[in-house]
Amino acid sequence: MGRSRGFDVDERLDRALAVFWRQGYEGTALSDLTEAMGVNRPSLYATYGNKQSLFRKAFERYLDGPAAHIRTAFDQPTALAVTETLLRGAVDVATTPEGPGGCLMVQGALVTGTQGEPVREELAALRRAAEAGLRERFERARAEGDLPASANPAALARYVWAISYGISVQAANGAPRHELRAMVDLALQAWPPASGSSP
Amino acid sequence: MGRSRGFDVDERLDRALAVFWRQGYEGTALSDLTEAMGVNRPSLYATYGNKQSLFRKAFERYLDGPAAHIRTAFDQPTALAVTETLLRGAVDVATTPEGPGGCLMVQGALVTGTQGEPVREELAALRRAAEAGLRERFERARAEGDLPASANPAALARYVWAISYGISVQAANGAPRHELRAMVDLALQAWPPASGSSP
DNA sequence: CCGTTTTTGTACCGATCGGTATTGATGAGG
DNA sequence: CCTCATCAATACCGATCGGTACAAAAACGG
Repeated sequence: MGRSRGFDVDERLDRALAVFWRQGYEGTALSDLTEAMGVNRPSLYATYGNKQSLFRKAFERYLDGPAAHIRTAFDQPTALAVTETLLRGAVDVATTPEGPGGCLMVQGALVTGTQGEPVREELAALRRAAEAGLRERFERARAEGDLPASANPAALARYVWAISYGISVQAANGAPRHELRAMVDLALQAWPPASGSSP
Repeated sequence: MGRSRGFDVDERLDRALAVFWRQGYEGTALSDLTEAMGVNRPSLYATYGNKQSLFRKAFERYLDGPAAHIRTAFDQPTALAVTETLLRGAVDVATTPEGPGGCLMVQGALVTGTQGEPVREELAALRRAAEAGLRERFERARAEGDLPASANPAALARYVWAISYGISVQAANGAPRHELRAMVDLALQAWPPASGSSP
């Protein structure tokens, strides 16, 4: 009972996501959010909690929407398919016309002052978890014979994520989609990079 | 004539660099700088100019010191040596014990609000210029027969920088030096990735 | 030793930061 | 139609932001 909300929670959350995506957590002011969302400050707090809480909700929505490839990649049948999904998905999300260029998991809070520190640490932990997940996936692939026994799953996972992060930074530089696609093709052509012996 | 300065300009600039490196441009407050540098605010302004100007000076010092490999890499005799210098140098600077993990060219201002926008654009332009420089270096290498005629210098340059950026992000995640070295070895083992035909 | 120039320290500037108290408008349930 | 819970809007909170005015202190040239 009582008065009903005058806006759609998820739709306005998408607008908040767009602002965080473009400006990062620390670079986004409350006034930026209220203006972009069309939601007054007290309504924003009542609906989404404080700035940190709002960011978390927007980030969840990011993982469920634009960056869904991150979660689905691990289910691909082969290590190559996993890698392809991850890298091609990274290019698509980092160069999507709706987005500002780049990936929120990287740009959201790569470095911060004291105020944004919890968010920075949260995102860093998420990236570490994603790297660990990929390493485990590659370990499984090696056990299944999908990757050669000489493969180094940990190094391979770091390698794939490094390229993914690099795509995000380059998209922030304004790199066009087709050039990043060509770069990914290049990286995939040498798959899997042998890793038994070191030079 | 007149009273002489009570501190060493370059030494205090190094301390400013450390703060910008750890917290980024926008995440760094004037009070953080004055505290870390041991220089009062008016002296800071008289010596280095405003916050933007101080960042620029600190960044110059970064390029001349910790990140000197970026400038020297291009002078290496072969494309492989250029790439090795770039990537191994990136690992070293991103995991240097004095630094906070990562590269200032990436972390300094990857995304910003309106206040940090000029610095963000400046760093982005610098990264674009560095990518263009590497592409030209690879074009020369191809002309000299150092790279196969089928090589794609532009994609190759993006690829190398992507890994370099990825190193920076992973160092910010806390990745240890030896693991990043193993990852670079992995990437270099497939050098040069063939790029004539696309799948 | 003195006068001048520069540096230093304190104290302050308006603007903006994230966050909230309060009041008036609104609409669902009875 | 009335009641009451909920939402919306203005206005405000202390703290901090980047940047500066001003006066005391210090060290150079003479």
